[in-house]
Amino acid sequence: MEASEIYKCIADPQRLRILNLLDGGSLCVCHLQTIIDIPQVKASKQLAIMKQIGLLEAHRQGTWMVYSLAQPVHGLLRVNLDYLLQADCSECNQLQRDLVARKQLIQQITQDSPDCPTAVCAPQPCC
Amino acid sequence: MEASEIYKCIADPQRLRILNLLDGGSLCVCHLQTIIDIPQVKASKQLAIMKQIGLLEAHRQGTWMVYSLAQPVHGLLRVNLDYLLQADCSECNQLQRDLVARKQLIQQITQDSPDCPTAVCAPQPCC
DNA sequence: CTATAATATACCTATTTTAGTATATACTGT
DNA sequence: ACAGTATATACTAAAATAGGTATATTATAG
Repeated sequence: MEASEIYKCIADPQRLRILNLLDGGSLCVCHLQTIIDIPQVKASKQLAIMKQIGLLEAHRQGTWMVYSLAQPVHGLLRVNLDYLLQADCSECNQLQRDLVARKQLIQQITQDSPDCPTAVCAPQPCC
Repeated sequence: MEASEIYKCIADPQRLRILNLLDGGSLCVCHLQTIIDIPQVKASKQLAIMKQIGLLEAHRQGTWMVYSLAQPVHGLLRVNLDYLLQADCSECNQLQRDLVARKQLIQQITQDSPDCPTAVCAPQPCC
């Protein structure tokens, strides 16, 4: 994986937000859509781009596609996510807010259906 | 300066090479041209882009324009240059080779005209 | 004032990226 | 087999980026 490919990914704020969110754990497309507030097509395309270059992995769970960061996380991505989360800039703050939103969304999901706790994207009741 | 602006800069291999070279100290356009082997227009444009967003500074010295990294170097850029120099990938190796080429070029310049040692772009004999 | 060197800008074209709409696919429940 | 949900892909128009040629600018040397 070329460094410039990774940079092109994180140069797009939406893609960066997705990567940051997935760094906290797998999420399905609909959750990403919800948190970032983008149309379905856009989310799907961005995910496809990053999966293509090997930054993301996906597996199907029922009708959901669950995306996650390809492991081990590429060092270059690691370094940048870590940096941005401790820095102070508008985009960085957004990343932090996203993690909060992520936590809230998951709490809400697990409350609504206590039977799908760890796997955010367990079948059915979650979305 | 937005993070995404910086990423867009370093997502371009040529711009990344320029930033890496300048991290070693100021250089004038012609030296960058020589080391990276790009046409004058291209060099000038790339430099203009990065100066525009505040990543680079420039001052004139005779007919030369001497470019340098804006100080203090932005943390995000710092982190990435440091990472890439110690990593092992095709683009990273290129950055290392560039630093060698830089050193050689400067040696050659200072040999040809021992009167312009520290300032790589001292007037006249250097280019 | 003229010629020349180094660099910047204008302008045009080709290419790539983005964004949106519509449609297709994959799976689930009935 | 049918309807519905989640996601992906095709297609198209618009916007941004890159690359090249020609020309302009700035400064120096004679």
